[in-house]
Amino acid sequence: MFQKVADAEFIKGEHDVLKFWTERNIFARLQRQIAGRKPWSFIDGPMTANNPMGVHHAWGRSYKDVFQRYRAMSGYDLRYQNGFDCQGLWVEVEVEKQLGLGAKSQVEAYGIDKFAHECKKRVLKYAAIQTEQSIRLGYWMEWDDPAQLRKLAEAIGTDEVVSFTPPKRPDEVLRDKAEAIVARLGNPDWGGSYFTFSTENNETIWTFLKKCFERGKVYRGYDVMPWSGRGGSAYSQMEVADGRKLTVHRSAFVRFPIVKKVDDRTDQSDPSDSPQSPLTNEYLLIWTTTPWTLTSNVAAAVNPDLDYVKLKAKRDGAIYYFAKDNLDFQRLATEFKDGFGREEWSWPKSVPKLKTLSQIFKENGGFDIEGTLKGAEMVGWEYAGPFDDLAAQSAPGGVPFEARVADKTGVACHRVIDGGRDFKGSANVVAGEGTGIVHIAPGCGDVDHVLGATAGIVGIAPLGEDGCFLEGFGEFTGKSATDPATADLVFAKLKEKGLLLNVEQYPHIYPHCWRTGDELVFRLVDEWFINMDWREEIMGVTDAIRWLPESIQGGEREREWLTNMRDWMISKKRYWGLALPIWVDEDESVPWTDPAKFEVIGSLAELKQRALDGGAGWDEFEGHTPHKPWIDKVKIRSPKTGNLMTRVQDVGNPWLDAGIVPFSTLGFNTHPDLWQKWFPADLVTECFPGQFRNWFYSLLSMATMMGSDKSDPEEKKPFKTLLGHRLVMNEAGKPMHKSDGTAIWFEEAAEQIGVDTMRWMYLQQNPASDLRFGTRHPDQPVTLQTPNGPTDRTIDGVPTNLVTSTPADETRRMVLIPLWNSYAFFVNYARLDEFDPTAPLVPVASRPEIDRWILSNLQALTTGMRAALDDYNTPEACRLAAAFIDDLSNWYIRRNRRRFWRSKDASDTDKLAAYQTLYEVLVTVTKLLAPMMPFLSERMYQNLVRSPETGVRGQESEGKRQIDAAVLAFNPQPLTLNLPESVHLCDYPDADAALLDTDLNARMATAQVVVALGHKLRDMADQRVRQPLAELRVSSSDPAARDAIERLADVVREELNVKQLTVVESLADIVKYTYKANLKTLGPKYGKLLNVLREKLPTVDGKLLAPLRVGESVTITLDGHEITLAPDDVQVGTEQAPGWVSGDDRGIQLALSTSLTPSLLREGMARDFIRQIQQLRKDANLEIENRIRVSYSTTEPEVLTMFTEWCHLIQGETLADSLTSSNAPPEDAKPVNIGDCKVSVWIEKV
RNA sequence: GGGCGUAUAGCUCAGUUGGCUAGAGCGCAGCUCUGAUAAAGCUGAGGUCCGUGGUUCGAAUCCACGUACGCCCA
Repeated sequence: MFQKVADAEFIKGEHDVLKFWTERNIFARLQRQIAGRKPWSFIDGPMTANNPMGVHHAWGRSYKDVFQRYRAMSGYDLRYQNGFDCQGLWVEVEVEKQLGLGAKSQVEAYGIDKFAHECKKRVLKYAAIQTEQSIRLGYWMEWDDPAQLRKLAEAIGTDEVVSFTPPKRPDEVLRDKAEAIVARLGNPDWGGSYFTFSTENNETIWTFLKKCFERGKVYRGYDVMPWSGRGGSAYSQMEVADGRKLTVHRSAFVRFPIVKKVDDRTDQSDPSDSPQSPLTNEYLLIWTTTPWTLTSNVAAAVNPDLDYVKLKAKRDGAIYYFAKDNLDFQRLATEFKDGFGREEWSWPKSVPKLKTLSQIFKENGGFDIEGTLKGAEMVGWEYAGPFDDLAAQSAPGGVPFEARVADKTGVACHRVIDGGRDFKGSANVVAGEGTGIVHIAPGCGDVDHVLGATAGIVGIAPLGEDGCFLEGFGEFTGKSATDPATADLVFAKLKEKGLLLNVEQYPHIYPHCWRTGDELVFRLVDEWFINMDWREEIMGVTDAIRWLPESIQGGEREREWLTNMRDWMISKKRYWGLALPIWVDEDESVPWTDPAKFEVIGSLAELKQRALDGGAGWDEFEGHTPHKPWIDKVKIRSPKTGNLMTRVQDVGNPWLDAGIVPFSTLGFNTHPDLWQKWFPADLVTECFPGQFRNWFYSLLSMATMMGSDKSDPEEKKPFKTLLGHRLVMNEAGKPMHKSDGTAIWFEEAAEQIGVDTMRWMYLQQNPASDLRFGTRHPDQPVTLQTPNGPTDRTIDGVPTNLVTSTPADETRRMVLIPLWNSYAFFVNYARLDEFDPTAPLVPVASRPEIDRWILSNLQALTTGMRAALDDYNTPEACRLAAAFIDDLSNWYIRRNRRRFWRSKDASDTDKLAAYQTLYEVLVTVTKLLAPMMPFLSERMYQNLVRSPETGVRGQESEGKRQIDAAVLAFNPQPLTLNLPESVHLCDYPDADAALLDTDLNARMATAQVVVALGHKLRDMADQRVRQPLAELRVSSSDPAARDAIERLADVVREELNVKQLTVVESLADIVKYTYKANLKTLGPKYGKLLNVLREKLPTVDGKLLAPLRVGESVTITLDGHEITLAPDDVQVGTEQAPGWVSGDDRGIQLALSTSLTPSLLREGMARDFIRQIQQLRKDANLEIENRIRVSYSTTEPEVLTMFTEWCHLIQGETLADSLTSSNAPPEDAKPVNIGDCKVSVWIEKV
């Protein structure tokens, strides 16, 4: 027996289903059910286990779940492994905050071992939280028990022996120290989520790095990186982007005295100037926003193609050289007006508008232009640096010493160089903001560094790890680069030397440390790199992958990145992360050019062997994970020098951790058979912004290197298809921020919007565009009703707030509610009629056309859903499903309601057919929707399929909550029909070709067109639908359309409430036809004649064209041209005629009679009356099966006539035992309009 | 500065190989329907298809230039 269905209560229903899945262990049963089938391999991109989930995480996870559920229902085996990203600076930062450690040095004081333990604990804590949140999303993965993860977190760093039951071995209890267990989480024998801090993951990266080393790609190099003095760390570009702020710096125009004008290209002296004696009073004009870098100036760069002016200042007769365009250039003119691109970045009020250079010179006594020259002519000129008195400027080989320039000093390098071009061919030096002459400090800037290396000049790197000047910089030594006092000192010195032209306030967007808020500096650092000169190999692999959605051209984006990227910097001077397996011979007599200077170790086994075989420290390491500080104890001995080699202090880039996952988690080193089975992944799906140069990049390059022994990119590729999606925004399309309280936490959305609804929102969204999800109201706290009871705080203690979402409301209204109502309609009538789903089926062929139609549509839906999901096109799947639900609810059920209302009659096969049809449709739809809407489909399935079978009896009189719970609380009775216990254990439906009838679908579509047009005509004629009309005439030149309407005449008649429907050859007697040229078909045939045709065709005598309406061709003469028109070549329309309204749509012409007889009017009144009674029944909250007595009071004779004529129908329709006239209406009698007459009515329940 | 992309109704977006009456949903107004429906249906108002030029019988669509915005790179 079906359980009565009442209000949907979607969110509470989800809680019930979660409980049901857990209690009945449905997911584990699914795993058993699919084990051993052909694999469908999915690899999860690890999520940083560092914070609770927000709604933005749920988008990708919805895809992941949908495709996995779909494949499981479609006969595949799956791994269901979630991943957590566990290492790297993000975790360190949060742990630092947690421990109140402000700087790098404090971490060391705290103890790196304790710090590493805290990082592990934090990761486990948030892994547990994210696991719980994912479960709430209905995301089916082989989850670790969150309680066990928390227990492990607690025991990290202690010697306590912990018991642990892995997901794949529910009957075993392992006992070990927490660290030992944690190091092995997610291994193929245990199952559960993978953690990138696992020993297997780290060790597989060693495998990768060893391969790189063997191919000679690993090297140590210098680079200038954004650096945080307090953080003691270099920052990647991504991190820098996070911390950009509008900052006002003092920028300076500074002049460098020219010493010698030599043409570098010919190395010949310029004959116009004396080469021997130093020039006096001629200067290069440069400009900088970072005065401290002037201490380390080495060269000045120009653009050889640019025009430069020679300007003479009147005040002192000094000659200045700078780019001609800069003389009158309005610097930051747009920014002054419009700000710097963000609301909070408007021009600072305290900063005056910038002056042009000509203004500056005018204010200083005026100037004359003495000539212009090309930048090329200046290349090679020598000048005196602004701080040549500093010791560092005279250090041979630069600071730090570099052998390649051992014979040079900073001072000796001061000359004008060609600024060159970047890899795209754009000039590095351009006119505009500065002076067209760029001060180059190779130790202080990125471009400078590259340029310095190419130009063969020394570098001077002035700053230590703390961001302060090193020894050798005179008064500057010990001062912080970012301290304004340092800039003061620079300006004072320059003034002293007469080199300072002008200082101004200059606002710009400058990188800041996103942790401490301090300004970053550019600092020369030594780091480890992978030489990426094998990028072509990676591009080959890239091309072997399908990138979705196509519109974002992911493959090309990836290619572009691969083309432009620099060598991969894999090191970071921090504590918590992959231990780079690089051991270095620290003996300074071994030069870095010696290949034996360092070694990369490929595995722990290799390390152990090397350590025991002449090395040291293995004992101290053993029993720990290969992390700092423990791994650093291990030393190996250099086979060449016999020295002990020490591991580099650095940890690894976290993208190594994530990129190795297709190897580490699939057991490349440990379970080759598994790896063979599951590699490559069929699908990878992630939020794409940023990932082309992060995860996708690391996946592709690591897989390419791991597959070095193979030549075919197909064999190397780590995944076959990538599905990317964009970002979640608020409803206004703006980013949501944690800091201002607009970021929506996962549980806030889940418990206010509902997970089925959220999933649908994600799935129907075009993945190429941002999703406008909804809005969090930071000022409106709410209490959430979670599965674990009410709460007003998130897991991190943040108050939970109101979330509103128009798209969610729309989704619910358009999809979930109509589906639920269709289901409720069926169930509630099926209960009354005691419909038995196991009864013998009425053959489909003998069911009415509309039944065959919905079943045929169902097959089309099935085929379409499968195709869409196979193609990873969820928006298409959602569109199809929503369209079907609309057809089901607003056409099939609406059209067929009366078939369900008829009184019980065992021999009523038409009614049985209706039930069986609707039942079949609903059950199939629950399966089709199960992957996308797992909760609602489960509830429907349980009631539709499981309750008749198990015979659960609901308590109708009790609240709906108990009823739902009764459905979902499993019944221990044996399953008589052997139907799967959960919709998610079912097979995904296959279309039954025998039931698909595309002609029928087309016919019904035609009928729907006629009905829509008919409704429009009624509206035009001002005739309500309840008023029956005498006749509808339909005509079309298309025989298929005529046939469709004839066969579905009953549907159309009923829907439009007309007595008679006639399909006629012609409406000529009641309407006037109009004919218009169909440009699409006529254009190619007649070309320029088309305009004549277009204008004249409507004026041609209708009789000549009439045959077109019945599908015959016509030849006419227009402007002397003979023209043959096929039926397709004209569009036939209609115009009004008296007594009829007419219209046309898609080649079908309709005429609706509008003349009313008294008899028709009375029937309309009867329909009005029925409607009013039904409304009274509803207002009185009567059950649909309750019987009533109806009384009325009226003086209108026409109404009385109507009652005698129609009382039988009225009583039947309203379940009225009596229909009585009375002259004493009670007070609550309802005055209503019946046609044009007034009547009072009242009802009472029998 | 360079590359890529986008620009269509108040809002969010469709718009196929070019076809003239440019659509949908939401919102707004009116009407209708309702014995599952929190709905739904119909109608209406609302468009310089970013601008300019070109190709074509015909351009939202193709081409060129420009403008604005977004993303990536620098």
